[in-house]
Amino acid sequence: MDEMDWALLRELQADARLSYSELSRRVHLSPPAVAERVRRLEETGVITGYHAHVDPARAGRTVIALIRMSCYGARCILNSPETTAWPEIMQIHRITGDACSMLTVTAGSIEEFEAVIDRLAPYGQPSSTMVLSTPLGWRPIPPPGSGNSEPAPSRRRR
Amino acid sequence: MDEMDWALLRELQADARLSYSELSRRVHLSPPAVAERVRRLEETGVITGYHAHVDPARAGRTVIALIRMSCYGARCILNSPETTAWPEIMQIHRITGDACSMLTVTAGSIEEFEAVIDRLAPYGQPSSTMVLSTPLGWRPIPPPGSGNSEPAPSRRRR
DNA sequence: TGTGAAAGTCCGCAGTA
DNA sequence: TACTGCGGACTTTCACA
Repeated sequence: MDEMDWALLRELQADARLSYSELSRRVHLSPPAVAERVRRLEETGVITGYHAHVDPARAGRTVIALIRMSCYGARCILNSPETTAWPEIMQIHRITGDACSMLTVTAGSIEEFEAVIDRLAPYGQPSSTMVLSTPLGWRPIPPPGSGNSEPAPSRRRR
Repeated sequence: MDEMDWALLRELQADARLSYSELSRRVHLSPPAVAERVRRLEETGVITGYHAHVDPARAGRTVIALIRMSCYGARCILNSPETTAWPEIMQIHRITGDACSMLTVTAGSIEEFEAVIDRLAPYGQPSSTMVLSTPLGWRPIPPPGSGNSEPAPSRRRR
């Protein structure tokens, strides 16, 4: 993972459809060299995939919610692989705290959303929060060291 | 948004780097027709972008957290556009409930994460939950009607 | 909206520094 | 690991239905 790899990651995170030739121009490397490096980033699992992002609202998914699941012991949603196939469940995070997981769910209507809740209920207690808007939906991962190293204003603790 | 558009969305969500020729083979349409439809999906905002997905851990972001922000009145993080440029903040959702927003944050270390918390504190009270793992990190949006219409087991309410 | 043909570009595979 | 060169495939544009 040298600087060249990070340059390729930066470009491909911003636009996954860039051709190898265009990439080669942007990072100042020959096309075959670019292709080889990208192939290795894929094989080593740094790049997990290339995805077109779709606006949920324009795709008919107007209802978006975050759901904390407090599961009933072993009957945890994390032990129930079938739930990862439900099309309404967009993300599942296993988390610390009194809940065991946090889901991101989208639905086409409140009725459909209600049905998802009902389908989730056997696994545990779902606690829903509606998403009103998403000011920031996605962000590329920058190379380390480009971190926001400004001094924190005052380190207030409470 | 006919069936053909959904077929293209399905393919491009699964692999954003497919060529127009390959797409044309999969949906049984000529390459120029595919290009034209994809261009319109982009222009109408259905497709918001094409992004390479990067494994945060392999990119040095080993710490992932969800942070609920309870902001101090007008000094809300939602009114502070500068925060959307912080590289550690991956997502910002405005939500219902007693908190005003939910952030997804990644950091390279606990120290860096602590610094993010400190930097967030002036905007409001941050409440952090660590992400232990992400069994489902992303899912394509399928066409409507492909919904999981199995009967909810019992509609249990509580 | 869709197709078909032409020009320019790009990709993948060699061989080599 | 990276560069050059070549054959074949691809993208793009245009005229036209």
